[in-house]
Amino acid sequence: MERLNFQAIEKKWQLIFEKEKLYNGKDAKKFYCLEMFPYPSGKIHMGHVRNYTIGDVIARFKYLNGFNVLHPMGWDAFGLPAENAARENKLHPKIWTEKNIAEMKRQLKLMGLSINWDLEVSTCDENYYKHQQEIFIDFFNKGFVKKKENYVNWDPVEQTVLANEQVVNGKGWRSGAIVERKKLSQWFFDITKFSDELLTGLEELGGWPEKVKTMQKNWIGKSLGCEIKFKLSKSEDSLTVFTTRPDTIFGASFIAVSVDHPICKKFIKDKKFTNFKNECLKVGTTEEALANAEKIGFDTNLFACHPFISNKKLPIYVANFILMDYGTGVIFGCPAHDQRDLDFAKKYNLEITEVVTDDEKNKKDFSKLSDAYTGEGKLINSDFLNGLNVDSAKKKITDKVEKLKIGKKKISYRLKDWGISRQRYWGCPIPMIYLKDGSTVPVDKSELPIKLPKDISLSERGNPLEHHKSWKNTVYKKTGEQAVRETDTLDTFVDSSWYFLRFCSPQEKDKPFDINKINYWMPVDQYIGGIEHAILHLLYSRFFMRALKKTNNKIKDDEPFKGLFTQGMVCHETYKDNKGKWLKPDEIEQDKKGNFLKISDKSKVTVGPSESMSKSKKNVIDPENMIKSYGADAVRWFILSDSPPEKDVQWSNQGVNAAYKFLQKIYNLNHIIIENKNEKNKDDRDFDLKMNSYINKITGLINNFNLNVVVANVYEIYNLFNNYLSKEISNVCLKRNLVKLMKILIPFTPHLAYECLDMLGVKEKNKWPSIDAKLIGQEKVKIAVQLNGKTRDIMEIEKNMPEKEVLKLCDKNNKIKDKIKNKNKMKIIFVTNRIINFVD
RNA sequence: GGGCAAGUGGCGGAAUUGGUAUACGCGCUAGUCUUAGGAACUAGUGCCGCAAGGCUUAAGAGUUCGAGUCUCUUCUUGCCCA
Repeated sequence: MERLNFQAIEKKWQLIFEKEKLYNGKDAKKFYCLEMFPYPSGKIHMGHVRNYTIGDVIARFKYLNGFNVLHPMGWDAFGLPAENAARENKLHPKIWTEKNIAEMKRQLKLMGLSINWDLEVSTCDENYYKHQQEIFIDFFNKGFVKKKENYVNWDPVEQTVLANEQVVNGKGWRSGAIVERKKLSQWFFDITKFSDELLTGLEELGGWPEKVKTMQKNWIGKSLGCEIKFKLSKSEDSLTVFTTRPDTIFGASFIAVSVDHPICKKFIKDKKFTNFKNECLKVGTTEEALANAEKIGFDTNLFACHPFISNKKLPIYVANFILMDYGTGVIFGCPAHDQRDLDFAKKYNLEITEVVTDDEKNKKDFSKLSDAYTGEGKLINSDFLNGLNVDSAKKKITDKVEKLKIGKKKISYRLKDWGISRQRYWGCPIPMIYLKDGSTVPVDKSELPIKLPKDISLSERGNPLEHHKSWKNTVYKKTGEQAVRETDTLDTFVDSSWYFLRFCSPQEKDKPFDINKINYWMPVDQYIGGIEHAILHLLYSRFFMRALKKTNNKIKDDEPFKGLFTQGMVCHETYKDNKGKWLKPDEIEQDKKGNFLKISDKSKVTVGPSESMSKSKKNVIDPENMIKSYGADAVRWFILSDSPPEKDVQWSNQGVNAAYKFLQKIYNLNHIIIENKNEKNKDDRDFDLKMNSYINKITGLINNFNLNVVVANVYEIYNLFNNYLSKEISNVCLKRNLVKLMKILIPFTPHLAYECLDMLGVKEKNKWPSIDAKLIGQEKVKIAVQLNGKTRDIMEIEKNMPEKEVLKLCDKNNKIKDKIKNKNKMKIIFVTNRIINFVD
């Protein structure tokens, strides 16, 4: 058997891949294939291998099919880990990041990807963030940026603001410290201005998974509600309530306002109130935290008048579960039909009136029930709404409120403005300065980029930029007056919200992008990455595209990503020793009985379930080790072979070994066929037909991302070759079809495929094998012969054989002929090419 | 609690509009071979049964000539939202 020296051929072809670009000439159609760029953490992991292998298959496949393919790669290079690492290793974040980039780039090249490295972009590069600052100023001038006081999740250990999703069970995701609520003046992108556009835009995204669209839809959270004014009982003032359940107004038993509502100013000197307010601050800002926190209230001793029940007075409470930035910061509490209101009413002994029921005969006693009723039903105890269902009651009461001019219909969104300020060093400086008169202005564009200072001290807590006096103090260019720089830097999600545009013209010096280039390449035809970015990154990018279009009317697209594919994670079993410590996969072995043992002392190992690879559980496999042992092609082949790309895949050493063995066999098959001298050709046509239909099938499978099924079909093709080698098949036919097989393999195992095509003397390699549509109709098919729906035999027949002829064959068929003698009395169901069923 | 997705051999998983269930791979069993290798090759491998044959896609029901696929009920798991 001929042995494949994969180390030699991979090196050889990688040098060629680096020079080659996936262009097919001026007239070819474009295809922008993009994988989510990595954070340069130090080394690539199996998740990257999977992501970039899938992307490479698509990019190469499209190239072979005649497209001009843009397939770039870059680095999401700003972020907190660099600062943490810098503190630990006394290495400047920039140096640490650059070192990691160089290492990961070297590793990615070992995979044989078709990346065009000329387009490489790094977000921490001044040439990148300069343009980001420019975009920020453009957004500012358009009114898409604002500064406001806001509660933030404050991590007291990291001394920084956390995003909601960085708060896990009330604790900081990295530090584990209990998160506090703190009011800070922060920069925001006005993403809520685009709420409706971002929602309706989802409808155009046919190339996105439904799941992701649903997640975004829920995140934006459009709800139709109603604002209603409640007059205070002892003054002319009123409170405006927002509710999505106006139909339950007759069940209202109290009013609850947010601690930040202006009405609370009255109590600012009341010690009880300030204590209460401090209690509220201990709860995080997530909806989950608010829902789980104990509901507490502060009784204002004020009352509001019910707008439809005369003389009914509702007590007004300040409550910890009401947020100022949702609706109006005031609600009416209807305890029977809202869980939080019910919890609250029970605690403060408030009235509970049932107004919606699904069982009119039996009244519910909510004071004894733990759950509020939020379902469908008929209105009761509700005056003019009685007897209506929820939807028509909502409509009727809203109309009534509008007619009486005490309120109006109101659409509300769950989506909040995007807070972009981070109290960190390693990020893009916000190009704003504060003047002595208290005004805040953008720096002059000619001063860009506002570079990060290099000489910083990371030993102090908090933001190094805050401590850097010579950087912080500056001059306003227009007037020459003293000014102070903004020391917050931008959220790294800003960096990744436009990098796909920069890739279209990364060398552009004066502008963020060349408009002609982006109008040629955009939108991204296929974006590939992890499901964890389903909401924020993708939503922010969609916002950016729209906001940019408003600052530059030459941009034609609204949506950045036409197609989206979210791949699953790479998992591995977990191992623990007898002391409960995690063990790495290479620290254990299996004895002859199959028991897992620790290599060092032969002690027993507990095998845990397969979980996503993570450093903390030590169940990681190093891609570079695998590439060294089995070759990049085998690693790529395996990671595609075992599971559908959208699902989790289980890494297995047996699996990658099988991939390695298979590629050896493919290589050997090339040698066998090159040496084959057979001239008989009786079976040639049959082989051509089968191969043609496989190519047709595989082409469809790739377009649908069924890459694991492609692998299975390639195994079948290999088995087919092996089968036909002992038949009457000519060497010409074998070679002709082997070339096709090798071309199919280019996207999957490019080194091996190109090497074999070289061996076969193929000059024009970069062309996907063509499919002869006419031949597909000429194959023999297998038809099932059934008796009463049970399969008795399978016959191979000519395609599209009519019923009469199939019946003739059945009469001759030993397995069925005796049973269908009286077939004239039987019902016969015939489906061309599929089935013939005789029914008694 | 609500929404969505899924449940197929020992394992990963295939299966156009309802039309051959278990493709392909791993593992396992037996054998062959000797360049003793990370081998290769041959045969077998859903379950029960000596066999004929019967049973089988989480469980149960329904529609149909025919259901892994459609409908209903129940159970389990995963994800998202609360």
